[in-house]
Amino acid sequence: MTAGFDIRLHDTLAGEKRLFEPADPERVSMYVCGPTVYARAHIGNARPAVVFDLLSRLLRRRYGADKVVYVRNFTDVDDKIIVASQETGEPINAITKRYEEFYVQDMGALGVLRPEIEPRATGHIDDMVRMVATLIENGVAYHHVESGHVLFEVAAYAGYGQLSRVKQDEMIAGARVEVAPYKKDPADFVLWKPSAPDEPGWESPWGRGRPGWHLECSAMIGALIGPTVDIHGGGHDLRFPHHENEIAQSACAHGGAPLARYWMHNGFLRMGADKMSKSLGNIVLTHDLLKDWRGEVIRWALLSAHYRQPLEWTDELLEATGRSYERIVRPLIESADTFHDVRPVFDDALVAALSDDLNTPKAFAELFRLADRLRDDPREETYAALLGSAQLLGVVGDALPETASPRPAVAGAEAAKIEAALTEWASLRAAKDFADADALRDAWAAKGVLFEARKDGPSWRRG
RNA sequence: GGCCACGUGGCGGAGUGGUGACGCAGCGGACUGCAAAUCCGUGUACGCCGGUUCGAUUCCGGCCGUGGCCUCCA
Repeated sequence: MTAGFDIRLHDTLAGEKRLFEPADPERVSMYVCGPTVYARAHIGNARPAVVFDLLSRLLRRRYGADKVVYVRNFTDVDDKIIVASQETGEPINAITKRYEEFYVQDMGALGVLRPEIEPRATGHIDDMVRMVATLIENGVAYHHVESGHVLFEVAAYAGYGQLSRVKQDEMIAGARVEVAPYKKDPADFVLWKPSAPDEPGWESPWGRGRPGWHLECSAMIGALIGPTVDIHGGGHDLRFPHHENEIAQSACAHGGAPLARYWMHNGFLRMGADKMSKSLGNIVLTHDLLKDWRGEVIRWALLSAHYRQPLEWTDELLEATGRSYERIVRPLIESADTFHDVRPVFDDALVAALSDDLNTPKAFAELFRLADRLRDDPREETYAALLGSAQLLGVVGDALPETASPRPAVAGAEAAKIEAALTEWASLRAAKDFADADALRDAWAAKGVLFEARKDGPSWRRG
């Protein structure tokens, strides 16, 4: 398929699916709220990373790889980080640097490509200070001198509440927030807060302090993309108050220009009946999952439900996805010799499914359809479509894996032991010593290594 | 309490005004020393109650249920 196909996206602000039209097809922009770097990413954190990675791939396909600017930030100034530093005694920049690297590593294992720009909040303090000054000038923010806070005055922005569909009076009535004494109104939120001497801080017209969380994204979008970004994404929980506040700040700082043309929010992962949370102790780290499953399998599992739907995260899901992975990757590997010079192509039906608000379940169905077609009629064009589709979805990297196993490759030493046992198993079977052969097979099966007598010789896999 | 989303077969999960994808599991068969893998075949579903319609799972209304947000949170 050549460029020119339509992409439709569900816009949270409009509350409906809309035809995607970037302001400038030569520079298509997307901003996604990234991680606060003080802990390793759990699997719930990985969902938006994977979902918007897929969208960025689709956008590059549609508008050209060099026409897309995808920005995903690192929040490296935050009270949670300060607390972590105080508890461990480790310097803040050491903490943020380490978890930033972990994040890139973990997400990379899930096939998440690096965005074009990955700004750090601390790299844009000047932009934030300027934005606060502008907001004060424009009469929508105020400096509470005694406390050193600068606050955004929600009542000054008539459009407040559009994204979350909350009327201001109702919001205040339902709020369970204790009202800080420096606020004119309970709904007002912090743009700039004072820092104690032992806290990170920057000089500003309002004294030494640091930015409020909501301000960071607005300032970075303004500095790196401009007043209006085409797509702004993030988790559904960010819709209020984070994104609502971003909208208000940016509009008021940019003469009313809307912050984003399209708002996208991914649904949550659930652990059984519960949400994943530290207090429940049911956090599943991406890093730990990667010990048992290939990143591609985890990615596939995350994409197995539509991105706006809640997704229940279970072992069964991973096991089922592992089998699906084998079904697609095995034929690719087995036909690789036959079609060794084939260049991957994009499959129309698959691209159409993804273009319809990232309908990944439908896209995976198409993947199976292609695999079946390849089996029934092994043609080069089908192979190319299957390979290209798997790559677009990110369940296969640029290079095919060694085996179709959904488990990670084992280390050299263990692999050598397994190979030796496998050879012995094959000779026992050849000698029709089935009792010993079965005993050997069972022994390895107990360790999670399954021996198989395939037509092309004995092989093994993790199970 | 307010707002939002959602209720499809054993499970996951698309889709549609009129013969209900796809995957996993199950079952039967082929293959196999036995398995595994693979292949062939196979079934029960649209929360409840009304309305619109020749006809609704699909549109409208109500109800029930579930989840999320309203507070740091992907």
